[in-house]
Amino acid sequence: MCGRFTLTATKGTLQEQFSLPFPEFTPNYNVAPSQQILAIVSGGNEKKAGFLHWGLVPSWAKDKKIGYKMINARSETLDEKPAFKRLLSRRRCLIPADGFYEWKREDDGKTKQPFRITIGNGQLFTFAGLWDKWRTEEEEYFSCTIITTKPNQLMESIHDRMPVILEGDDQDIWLNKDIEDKHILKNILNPYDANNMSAYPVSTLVNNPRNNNEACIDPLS
DNA sequence: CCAGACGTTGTT
DNA sequence: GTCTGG
DNA sequence: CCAGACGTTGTT
DNA sequence: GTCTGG
Repeated sequence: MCGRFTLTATKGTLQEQFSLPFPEFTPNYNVAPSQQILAIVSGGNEKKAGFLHWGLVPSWAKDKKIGYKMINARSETLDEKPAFKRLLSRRRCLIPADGFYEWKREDDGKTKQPFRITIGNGQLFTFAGLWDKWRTEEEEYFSCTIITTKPNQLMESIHDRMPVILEGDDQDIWLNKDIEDKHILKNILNPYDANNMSAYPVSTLVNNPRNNNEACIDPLS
């Protein structure tokens, strides 16, 4: 699955890469569920970048707390689940990142070793996500979830799920509002190429979501 | 018809 | 909101 | 994902 | 154990 990631790039890099204005943000070495994360959505005829709370709160939810359980959505069943089905056609988003963490359960069955996974030369990439808007008389709450898939050859040694990563044309398809065919959309939700991905162990400092500094991404010696 | 669920992961 | 179960 | 809390009453 | 918070 995907329950933690990094976005250490600067606002300038993001703006250049996506040709979009981005709001101010600080580099984050330990992005955790419930936090506000940067996302790109299709607004009107244009793309738009802004913050969404990580942990999907469907529009019909009675209580925001459901979001703590909805940090991921399985790509295989996206078009069947009531919480996600309706979002697949009209509420897709991309979530920029430059690494993500997965915890590997050691053979003793108790301890877990965190790994950081990166793409290419540590370059920026995007997760495929879905978003929704929840509102009461007092507030509006925008939230999102990250889509997962089965692991590629590299990831299966660490965990049995991995986030869906989109690049190039697939990013355009995902944000194209004219495309609503679920077969076309589901067809791009695949495990990323293991040959362009690397994983390295990191300190358990990353376990605590309050730790947010370069030590989180330092390779374990 | 109304009531009630709506999710993923990991662990047992 | 939308679907499943009774 | 992991960390950390998990409770009520009465008094200050 | 289970739920909330980050």
